[in-house]
Amino acid sequence: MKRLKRSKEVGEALRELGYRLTPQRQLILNALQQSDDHISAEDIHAQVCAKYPQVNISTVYRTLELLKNLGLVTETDLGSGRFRYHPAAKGHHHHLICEQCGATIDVDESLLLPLKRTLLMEYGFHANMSHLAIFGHCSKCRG
Amino acid sequence: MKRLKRSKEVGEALRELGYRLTPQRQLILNALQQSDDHISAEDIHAQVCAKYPQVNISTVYRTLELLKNLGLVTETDLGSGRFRYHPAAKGHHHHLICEQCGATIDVDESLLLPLKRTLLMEYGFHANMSHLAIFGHCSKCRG
DNA sequence: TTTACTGCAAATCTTTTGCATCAAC
DNA sequence: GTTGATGCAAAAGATTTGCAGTAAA
Repeated sequence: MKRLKRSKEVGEALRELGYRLTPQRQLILNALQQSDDHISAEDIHAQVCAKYPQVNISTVYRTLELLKNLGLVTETDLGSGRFRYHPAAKGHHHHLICEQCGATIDVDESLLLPLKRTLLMEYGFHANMSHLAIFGHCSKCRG
Repeated sequence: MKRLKRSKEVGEALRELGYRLTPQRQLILNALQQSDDHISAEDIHAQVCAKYPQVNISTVYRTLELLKNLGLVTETDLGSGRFRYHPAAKGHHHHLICEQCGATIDVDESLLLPLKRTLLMEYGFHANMSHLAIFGHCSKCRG
């Protein structure tokens, strides 16, 4: 298990890559780091605005795209019609999303390893299953 | 294996449910039925317009929502930024989508049964995995 | 005749982009 | 001082909605 990078360290990494470490970026990194869940661009923007109200949402989008391209965050579509983001350093897992109550249950990556292996052997397909979203009904709603 | 319903029969079903069977709806049902692949609202609109040019895309969207709510079509997000539709009667299968060349490979539902069983046993979660989309790299692109 | 359905246009909602200014290095 | 990053406003693209007119039953 890789040690979690704190946003300060991610910031240093950015600078070493030749990017500038602006206060906006630091706040965005903090918001990403502090969220337990996956958060949307709007969530991040709201959190950042609490301390620094003039930050524009397009800055959030631009920073997220940069971090995504550098492999520092993952982008997932959990079916809400908007993307959600998650620091890559926090590791991979998948989501069971209840279509009735909206609950999301995290499941470990290992659960999908057998499927991954089958796809590779039978189809030669290398599945990139970070943050797969599986819809259905949770135990409570099935009653 | 359930017999495929022809669009005429789906139309009858609609009428029996108290909905009106308009020419627009018949054309939309035809387009859905004749497509081998999953098609987008825009694809359907283009096809419908070939015979009946004044049909508006909002009618396509409204019809698709009706059919979706009645369980007659399934809606899937194959990662293109737009939804794709498929007649429910044509059966379930899943998609491997190559992130490099964009190829989509259909895989049978049975491949996911072990996973489905695991999710049910370990999490009490009843996965509704019609048209799951799995991203990755196909054998050609892995070269 | 009734009222569900349609076309049109305008509104949504999320994300992207052009551009002049600003600030990190 | 450079030039990459920002804020603003406006554009983009897919989908939705209000409304008055139309046509399926």
